[in-house]
Amino acid sequence: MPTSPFCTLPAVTPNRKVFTVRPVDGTSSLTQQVIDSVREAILSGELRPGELYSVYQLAAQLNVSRTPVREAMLRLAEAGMVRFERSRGFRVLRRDPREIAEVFHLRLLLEVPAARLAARRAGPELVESARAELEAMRAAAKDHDEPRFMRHDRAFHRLLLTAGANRKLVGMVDNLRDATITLGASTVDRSRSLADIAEEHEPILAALEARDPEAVAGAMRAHVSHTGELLLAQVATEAGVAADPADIDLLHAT
Amino acid sequence: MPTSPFCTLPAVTPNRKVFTVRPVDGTSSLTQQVIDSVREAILSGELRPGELYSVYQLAAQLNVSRTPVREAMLRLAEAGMVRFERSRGFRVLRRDPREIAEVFHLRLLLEVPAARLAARRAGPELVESARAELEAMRAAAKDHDEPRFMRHDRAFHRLLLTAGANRKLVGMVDNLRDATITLGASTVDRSRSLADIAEEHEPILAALEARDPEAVAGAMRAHVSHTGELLLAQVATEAGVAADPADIDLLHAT
DNA sequence: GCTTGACATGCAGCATGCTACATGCCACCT
DNA sequence: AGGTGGCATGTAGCATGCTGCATGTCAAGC
Repeated sequence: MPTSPFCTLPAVTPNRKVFTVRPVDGTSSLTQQVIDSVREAILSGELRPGELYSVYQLAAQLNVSRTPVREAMLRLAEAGMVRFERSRGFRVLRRDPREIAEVFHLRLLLEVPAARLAARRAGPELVESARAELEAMRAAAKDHDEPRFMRHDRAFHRLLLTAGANRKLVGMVDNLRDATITLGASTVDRSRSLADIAEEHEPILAALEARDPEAVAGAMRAHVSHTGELLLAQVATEAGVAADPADIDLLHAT
Repeated sequence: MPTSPFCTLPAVTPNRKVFTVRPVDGTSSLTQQVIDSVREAILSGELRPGELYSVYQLAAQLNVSRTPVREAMLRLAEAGMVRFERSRGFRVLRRDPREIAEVFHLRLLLEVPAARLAARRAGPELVESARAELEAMRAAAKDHDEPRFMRHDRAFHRLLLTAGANRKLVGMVDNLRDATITLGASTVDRSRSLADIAEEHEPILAALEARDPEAVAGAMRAHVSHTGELLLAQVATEAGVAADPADIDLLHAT
């Protein structure tokens, strides 16, 4: 028996009226929908860490067959959000501050050199695009439109990454950003406002315009590192403890 | 119609005598077996890049049902080895030198700082284990036992990574190493012998024993960078062209 | 000959039936 | 009462049937 007999998860488009196969008809595949739905459910607390769930149960709740649910959970398991336990079901894993520290450590290792590289190769059009994104961030901040802000924030970072000319790296950082979101961690309106975050990007852009790779790297390091610190402190506070010094170390390790 | 009506892939354990489900009985899951099998088939050239294949066809050849094959291909698609094309099948992607450059660029960005961190935190037991792995590599080199050599090579690097204290990083580098193998790229016996490779690790270990983090980082950089250069040159030669300077740049970018 | 449209072919994605297995529970024995 | 074995329950993993879609092909019309 499920924990709750009828907790309606974020709700995948109800199918099953007709045989319904629509791999591409506007919406994405069922598997992808289930992934998104479960992600949200974990964030919203509807699926609780430590609890056992089953593919059967989830499929019933989402009103889809077990196959897409199974595939979705396998992918989430690969991403480390969930762990299958033989013949018992799967368990939503508990996220800990260490994980945040690790994610930001990795982002430092990848984004800082990528930013430096980008600065070396930067043409005027890169600078221009980056400025456009920053302006868009400021506008979104003024409107308190967090989703739009996040889109442009990501776009800004992605521009620098792409200019660094390593496609695999771009994909990895994208995954790391996803992981952060999935960790349920946002500094917005707790540690700092959207406007604050936007302004943290100004030094990066300024250094980029000055064609100073070391300055760009330094500014990027400061920004990412700062975000990581805030997040770490915030999560630790929520857990009612001080942040582990070892985790903080990771954010300053070269 | 398949390319060849009866090309026997590396051969997943033939099931289907009885209903057979053995998720854990000694061997791994069918999905995992299919993944391994397809990887090998791509390496051996049995599955050719550019060619279209289908889940149906592969399932028949491997003598398993479509489900595990489908799951396997989805995971390989995620890893970028293969791409699904709507209603047509999936295509084995062509690997290019750029990809090798990107993988080694990433390994530099991750392994060098991790090695530095490891050196800072190194206790005597780390040094001891590392030396043991290096000795095992030398022994395997003497026996010309490449698989055993590779195991210890990987173990050596993994020791340093683990000491760097970022679990996510360890996993990422592991994936990058897998990617290298999957690229079909090995410098063994073409650019250098097993013994040569083993000796490249000596400076790293020496610096580790001297507790000199910068020297460890430098030695690691030299080793990974050197491997990348050889691989790049080798692949380029096979393709009959000189290596792209931009790719070489990536291996020296800070 | 060239264009165009119906049909055949083959595909991925989803639904669902089935088996072996792990675990918890309860009755039965000591 | 406490310990133990058998059984009910629920699970993941695999097999397989089914549908709608994309593309290639071939024939009919221009």
